[in-house]
This record gives sequence, structure tokens and C-alpha cells, in this order.
Amino acid sequence: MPELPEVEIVRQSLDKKVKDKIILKVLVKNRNLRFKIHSGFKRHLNKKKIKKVDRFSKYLIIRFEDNTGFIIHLGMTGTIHLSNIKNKNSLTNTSFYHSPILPKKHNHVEIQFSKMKFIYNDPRRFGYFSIFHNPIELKKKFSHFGPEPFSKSFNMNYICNYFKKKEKNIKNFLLDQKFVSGIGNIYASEILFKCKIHPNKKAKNLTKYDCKKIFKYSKLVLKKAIKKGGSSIRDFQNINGETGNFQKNFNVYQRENLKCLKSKCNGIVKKKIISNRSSFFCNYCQK
DNA sequence: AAGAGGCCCTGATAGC
DNA sequence: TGCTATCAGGGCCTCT
Repeated sequence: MPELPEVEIVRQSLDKKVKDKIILKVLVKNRNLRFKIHSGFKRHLNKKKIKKVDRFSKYLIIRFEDNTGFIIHLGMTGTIHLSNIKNKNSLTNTSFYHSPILPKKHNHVEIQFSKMKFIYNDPRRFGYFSIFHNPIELKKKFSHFGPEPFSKSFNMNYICNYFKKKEKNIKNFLLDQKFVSGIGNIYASEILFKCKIHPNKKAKNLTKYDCKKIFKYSKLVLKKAIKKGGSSIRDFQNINGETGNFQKNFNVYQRENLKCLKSKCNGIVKKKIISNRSSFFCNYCQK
């Protein structure tokens, strides 16, 4: 679920709450996430002071003052909850998938600070934690990733050259983190709608104008989603308990058989499974 | 070496 | 009410 915009909303909220806080205790209730939590995880975190919460692509980067730290990937269903220790019922919440009430099941990791604790919940366990010991090691973790849409290196030259002779369809390229990082299944459909490009169009057949639109709308759609506070199919609240609003702006995602929202277009939104992921598009205006 | 497909896992929902 | 099937926002691994 969480794509770049949702992770960015979590980052902003989390940074405010845990910045300059010292980790007093770490509880790993279930280390069997997507990847097994490192045996030295607790030791690595213990007594560390948090300098900053950063983000790259869909990954949160928790930086400590000594330049070590760890990264969190939320997978499909990972959520972060901050709970006031003195009053267990008052939860300041960062939740994508669940209601603001702290779930009882699947709370796999707890990180305690002096007055609150951080709880990682993940029913499907597709998310994971990974530690790093220095900035070079961190950089290496992301070395095989393509640029974010906002990056200077995500430019017309890069895009046009990347697509040359590529048989793969454009939808799969938007999901391919080696090409561009941070886009997931919802925003891939939304970006292609704005571009008026059919998700099944082969990359090698994209025109220069197509590339220009991909360049433009990859940025715009994600930026707008961040501005709207992210989106989710289920309840999504940021740390202040405000609901994300971007789902109201979906043009095609989960709008199967509804009328195309482009003005003067009489098309109908279709759903098609492409590479095992559902794609939504207007069968009339997306060519 | 690019590209397709299987798979990791739980839970919500639909259909019978 | 209770079973089974299908689907879900990610991405790594294997096979061709």
C-alpha cells in the first residue's frame, strides 16, 4: 500500500515526534518479517539518540546522532503507531491500513522512549527493518534503485534512452524501482491516466511527447498526493489524526465501469490484470 | 539479459 | 452461519 507519498507523510509526522529522543528499550516480538530482523538489532538501537527521520523512495531512514541508524520498509500492510506510555488509550497514530485504534494482533516491534513508544504493526509481514553502520553502507542499500521522480537525474534524456528497444509495457516500468523509485500500483495507474497513455503500451513505442508527459505527471501526481496527505483504500490518518484525502482524487483507481472523468470523454474506466497487478485505465482516451 | 510469473503472508469480502 | 475462492497498495527470486 504505502507508496512514496504515504511514506513521506509518515516521515514528516514521525520526524516531529521522535527527533532528539533517546531509545530506552527495544522489544522484538516477532523477528520473522519479510527478512529476519538482525540478531544485533536491539543492541544496535539501544541508547541511541535519533537525529532525523529521512526517506528514500518507499523507505524510512531513521538516522542516529552517531551516523548509524536503520531503515524501515512498510511492505503492503506495515503501519507505525505512537503510543503515549502513561496513558495507554491515548494513541497518536500513523496508520494506513487500520483504524486509529492500536491493533491487538501483529504488533511485531516496539521501540520505547521516555514518554511514548513506537509500535510497528504488519499483518502480512511484507515489511522489514534493516540496520546500517555508516553512510556508505546506507548508500549501498539504495545503489540499485533508479531515481525518484523529483530527482534531477529523472529527466527527458534518462527516460527516452531507458525506453529504447524495451519490449516491456509502460505500466510495468513505472512499477519497476530500477527505472524510477517510489511509484506503486495506485499511482502508476493515476499517472498514466494523466498522460493519456494506455498501460499496455510498449516502452519502445512511446513518443518523445509521451516521455515528456511521463516526466511531468510522475512528479505532479505524487506531489499532489503528498499535499493532500496521502491516500489509502482503508482508513488513513496522519499523526494528527487527519484523514488522507487523495483517494477522493483518484481518476481511475478502483473506478472500474465508471465514467471517465476527463471532460468531454465518453469512455468507461476498465480494469485489466497486467503482470498480476490490477490496472485501471480509460479505454477511450488512453492510447 | 530482459521479462514473465511464482511466491512470501494475513485479512476482508463476495458468493454459494 | 460457515465454507471456499478471490483479491489486496510490494518486491525478491527463479526460470526461460
